[in-house]
Amino acid sequence: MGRKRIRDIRNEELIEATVIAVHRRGYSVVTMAEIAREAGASAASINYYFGSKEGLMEATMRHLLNKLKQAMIREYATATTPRERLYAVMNANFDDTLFEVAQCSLWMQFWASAPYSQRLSRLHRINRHRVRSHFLAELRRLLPAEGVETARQALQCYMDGVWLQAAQSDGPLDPTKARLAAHRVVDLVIS
Amino acid sequence: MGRKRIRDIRNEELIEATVIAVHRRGYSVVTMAEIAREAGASAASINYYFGSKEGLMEATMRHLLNKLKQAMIREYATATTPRERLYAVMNANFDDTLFEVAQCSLWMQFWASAPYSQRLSRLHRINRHRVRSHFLAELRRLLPAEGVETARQALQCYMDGVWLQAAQSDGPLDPTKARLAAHRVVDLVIS
Amino acid sequence: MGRKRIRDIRNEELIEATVIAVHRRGYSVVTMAEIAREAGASAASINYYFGSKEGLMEATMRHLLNKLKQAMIREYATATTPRERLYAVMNANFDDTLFEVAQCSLWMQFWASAPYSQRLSRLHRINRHRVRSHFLAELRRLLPAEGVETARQALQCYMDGVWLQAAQSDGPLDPTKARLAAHRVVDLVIS
Amino acid sequence: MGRKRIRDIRNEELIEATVIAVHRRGYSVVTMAEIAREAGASAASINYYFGSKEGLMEATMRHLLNKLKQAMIREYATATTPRERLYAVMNANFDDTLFEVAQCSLWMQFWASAPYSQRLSRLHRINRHRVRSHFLAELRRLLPAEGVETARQALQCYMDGVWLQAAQSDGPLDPTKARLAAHRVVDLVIS
DNA sequence: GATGAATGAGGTTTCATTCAT
DNA sequence: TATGAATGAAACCTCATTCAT
Repeated sequence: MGRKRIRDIRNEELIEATVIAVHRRGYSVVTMAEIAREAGASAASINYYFGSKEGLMEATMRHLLNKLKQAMIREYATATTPRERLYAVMNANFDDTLFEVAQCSLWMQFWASAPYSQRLSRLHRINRHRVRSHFLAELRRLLPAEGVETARQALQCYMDGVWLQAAQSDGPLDPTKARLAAHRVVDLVIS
Repeated sequence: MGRKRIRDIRNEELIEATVIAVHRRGYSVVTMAEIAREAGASAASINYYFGSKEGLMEATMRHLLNKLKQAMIREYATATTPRERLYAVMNANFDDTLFEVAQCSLWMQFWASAPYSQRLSRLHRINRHRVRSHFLAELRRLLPAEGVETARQALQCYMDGVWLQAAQSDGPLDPTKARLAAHRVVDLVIS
Repeated sequence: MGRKRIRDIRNEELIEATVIAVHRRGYSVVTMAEIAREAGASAASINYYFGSKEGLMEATMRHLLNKLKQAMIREYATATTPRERLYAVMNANFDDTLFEVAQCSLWMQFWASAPYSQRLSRLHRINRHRVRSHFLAELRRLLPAEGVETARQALQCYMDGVWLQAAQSDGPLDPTKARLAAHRVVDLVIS
Repeated sequence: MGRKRIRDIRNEELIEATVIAVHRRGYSVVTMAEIAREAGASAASINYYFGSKEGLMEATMRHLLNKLKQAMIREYATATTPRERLYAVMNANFDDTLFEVAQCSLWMQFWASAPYSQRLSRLHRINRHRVRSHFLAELRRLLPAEGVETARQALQCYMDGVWLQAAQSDGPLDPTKARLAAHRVVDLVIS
């Protein structure tokens, strides 16, 4: 267990350093050495833990996706009506632990890299599919069949677009405001 | 003028090759040599025409932004009501000449690179500002003041989100369908 | 002594793993980790036992040279005439315990590395000298003085050449056949 | 033609530098930078010409093998009897242009590397086969069928063994002496 | 005795860019 | 205008080795 612990701690440290460093310099520009420096480690040790730069990026995205999943579970726990559950999806995506410039930046880099990396592409597909399912499930209960797909696309694209904008932001973000705005968009979409 | 002409022709060829090559390989991965090969030229000649890789990317984005501007002018020419003009913005963004996987892909790479390049960042800001103004101008005539910003963000983020998704698409896109869907989102937003 | 015993056992295991791993991957390509894995140990423990990669290689060669020496002693025990003793040298070199692809392979790598490593170079010189002496001692009794050196070189080079070829072999070797062929070459050389 | 010329000149220069540098440091130890320095070029330019370190080694061996072929043709031109042609093979292998420490050294490294590189292995097989054919063709005219294979192996292994020894030599070699010694071995083998 | 963890050192390779032609 | 030739710079990654446990 002690052994497992060290690995996990180091993993987390390196991943956090990755988020910061990638945000600051851009994924394709940032070097292993920079990330390592950020984590107070050596470039070699990143390879020791993650095998390669791509492996590190994958692990980092997995980490963020996991955070999203946790937020989702948390939010769903108290949502009872379809509308509340739509709110819940938005709340999770714009959760305090996630909706932060550095992470949005990473997310965007992830989107841009996904089509060129099998490993990232897979993660991307899975996540996108999950969000889609959540939206569809609730919208079907609220709207006539022919309106569901338009609404879903409106919501999902909105969400992506917000992240995209957030990644370009100079100052810190306001997750509370983002959630409220998202609620209003939800209201708009389900009339 | 003959000289100017040749230069323009070459520029266009190189830019088209860039769109294709960047789409195929990713901006940060594609090499000058690959782009050159795609254009049937040499890497050295790209530098001759555009000064550097960044210069080429900038020129390419300028080219796409210009196409967008043209489409905008075209669409606005026949739009008379605010709603029609909102449709017009959407129509321009999802114009047949623009809404195509390779170009969406480039657009996404552009977004991802912008924060790390002054030259790209500037282009990005200008374009974003223009679209924002167009939306605001029309929405102000249609909605009460307190609803304008939410609506604008809903629309603009939707638009960005659609491009983002399109960039990940495997098959060819359907611009007509995209425009119709966008109209429906406009309708939704302005009630 | 118990301590000594464990150390010896471990040494032997690691050396055997070295022969296999070097044969499979090549001396300059094989890594400590690969050798360790082959032995079911860790790379760190090899350093514990042999100090360094070069130390391991040296120990391994010492081991093979020792096997050769043993075979020599064994063969000489029953050889009485000069011709028989020449046969004995050949028999020892192509002994069942030595003339095997993996070991020939190692031998060749040893030759190739020797000029660039003091420690290996020393081993190489000593062994070569010993074989040379054995040959000369017997040939002097069989041939006129002016023919001795030619004969010796013919025999010794033949022997080296056979090992070289054996190292390139795909299938298993036939030591019996190799010994017979060598006898015939001896016969040829001493008329 | 001018274009072709520059490439060829550079190729030759780089190959010569390779022979020297590999001899001095060993193939697996020598760096591209060292070879480049020896040639008065940059490491990058070696890759420009040969694609990779392995590509350079292959080209270098091809060059040596070609020299051998030329020597063979030259020697065969004046050889009329079977015995003379056997001499010719030996003369070619120990030709003044080939039998030199640095080249023998390279040859040995080549032998040692061949089993681990498809490209080198192929070259090795082809060369070995050619020499074998030459020997067999002549020996069949001189010896009873059952003695041919032994003789061929004696000669070919002798040749390889001489190169092997030469590679370990400290001082310069004496090709004339080597050829004479080889003739005597030929005489010995064909009685 | 044994090994995960960690790293310094260093090599190959890639690539944008320059320049002579 | 166009491009082979050439290279400096730098990144990723590998690996032998060390050390605390």
